[in-house]
Amino acid sequence: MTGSQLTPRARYREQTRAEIKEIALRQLAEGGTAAVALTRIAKEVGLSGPALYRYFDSRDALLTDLIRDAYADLAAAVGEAAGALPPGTAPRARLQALAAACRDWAAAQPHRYLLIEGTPVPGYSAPPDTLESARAVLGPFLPAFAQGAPTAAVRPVVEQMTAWAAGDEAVARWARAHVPAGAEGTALAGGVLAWTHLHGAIGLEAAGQFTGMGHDGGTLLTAQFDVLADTFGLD
Amino acid sequence: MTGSQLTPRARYREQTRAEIKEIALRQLAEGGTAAVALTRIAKEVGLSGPALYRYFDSRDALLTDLIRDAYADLAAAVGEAAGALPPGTAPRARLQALAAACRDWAAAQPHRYLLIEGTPVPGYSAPPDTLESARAVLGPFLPAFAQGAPTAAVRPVVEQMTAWAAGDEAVARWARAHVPAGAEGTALAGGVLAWTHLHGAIGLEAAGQFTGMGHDGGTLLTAQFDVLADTFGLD
DNA sequence: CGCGACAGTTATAGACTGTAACTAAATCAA
DNA sequence: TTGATTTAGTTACAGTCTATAACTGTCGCG
Repeated sequence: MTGSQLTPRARYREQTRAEIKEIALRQLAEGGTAAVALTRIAKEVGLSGPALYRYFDSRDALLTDLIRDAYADLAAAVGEAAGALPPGTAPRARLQALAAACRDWAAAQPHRYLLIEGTPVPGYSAPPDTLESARAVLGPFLPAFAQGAPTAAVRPVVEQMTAWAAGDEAVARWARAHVPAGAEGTALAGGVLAWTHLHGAIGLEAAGQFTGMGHDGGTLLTAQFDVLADTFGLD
Repeated sequence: MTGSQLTPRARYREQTRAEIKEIALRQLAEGGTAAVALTRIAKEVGLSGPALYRYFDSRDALLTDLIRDAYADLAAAVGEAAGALPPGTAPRARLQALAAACRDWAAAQPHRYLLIEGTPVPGYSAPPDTLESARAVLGPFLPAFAQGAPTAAVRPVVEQMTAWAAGDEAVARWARAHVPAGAEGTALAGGVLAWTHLHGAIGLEAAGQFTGMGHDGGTLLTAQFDVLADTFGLD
């Protein structure tokens, strides 16, 4: 576990940080981002107001940490789902499994999902490791598209993605970590489409916009990824 | 215009309300929802703090009003786009035109779009006229799907939607206002899928998650709706 | 013309973020 | 072991914000 072989002080510090985050998550679940208040957290921890600033620079820093955690957690869930697949799993089944993993994660803790996809302030900070986490989430989807033969409808996207990979070395490297050379454009296009589908279906569901409608998010997401698999000609 | 034949007092009142909302929108655009502060609005209008409560019951009421406006505005944009289509427009072209109208609207004022799709608090209020507005936005999409022959991938969704329409009279009426009887399930399925696609593509773009990627949202959305049209076998 | 509704005011309470200045305790080096 | 230093924690305070209360003019209708 984390925290072993640390100086006792550091260990205690980490423990307190964890406790703070735990309470913050509860407040988040109860009342959304706006309900996360340092003063109330402090009271609950048994500390007095300003003491929390020893553990987090600001309220924003705390929220950023929660976002980071959530992203990493989601990425882990997807990675785990990918790892659990038998070696020869067909691309379509792979997509469905990964998509379901995303949805399950989000459905189990909507507030954390909303935190991830949540509206940044117009002057967006965009922490750079978020980008990395997004890639970690999306990466396992890429191999499923490697052998794809996209229909005409999505070909413009494939072209733009090919150009993107050609121009951005980091992206190209990332893509090539998941698919053989030459398939970058297709894989990235699949990835972006998968991302958009996930965001659309899961986001609406997490925000509760589907309540009262006669369907569950699972059916919708499955259908979307089935269509996506069809579009890329996957088995 | 609104405000004619009102008592002068009511007219003045409406004017002040409009001015307040205008400033609120500017604050929203500059710093997100969190930046909308009644006190600062009051200062800018030339009023003193509590006076604003004569015009809006609370900060939340103001934001709700902004949401309502934005929704209505978007619905109007879509409706206008639908009205501008030549009578015999093919379903696919209709979908593309309406989707583009949505995207254009959102791209021109991302903060307002984010306000609409924005994270509600976990104890969601869900103002009932929002539902109506959502239907107004989505309604014009429905006729395009009326003659669709969906592929196997989305058939589960069609079935759930058919069942929904069968169980919910209001929904059935709404659907039948746009498509002939018997096509409700298909149309509703198309509508939900369109909604999800719009939310996915536009939402990510409005939140700035596509910045730095080598594609523009338009290409992506067009591709998605082309695929959707393919899926429903539309011309 | 007079009275009631309404716009607006100041004062105030309460929640929250964040800083400053200070105290006590734990850690570490010599 | 001791003494300096870092670190956890404190209280006090400034500032912003929402919201209510109590009060004062003023508009406009009957």
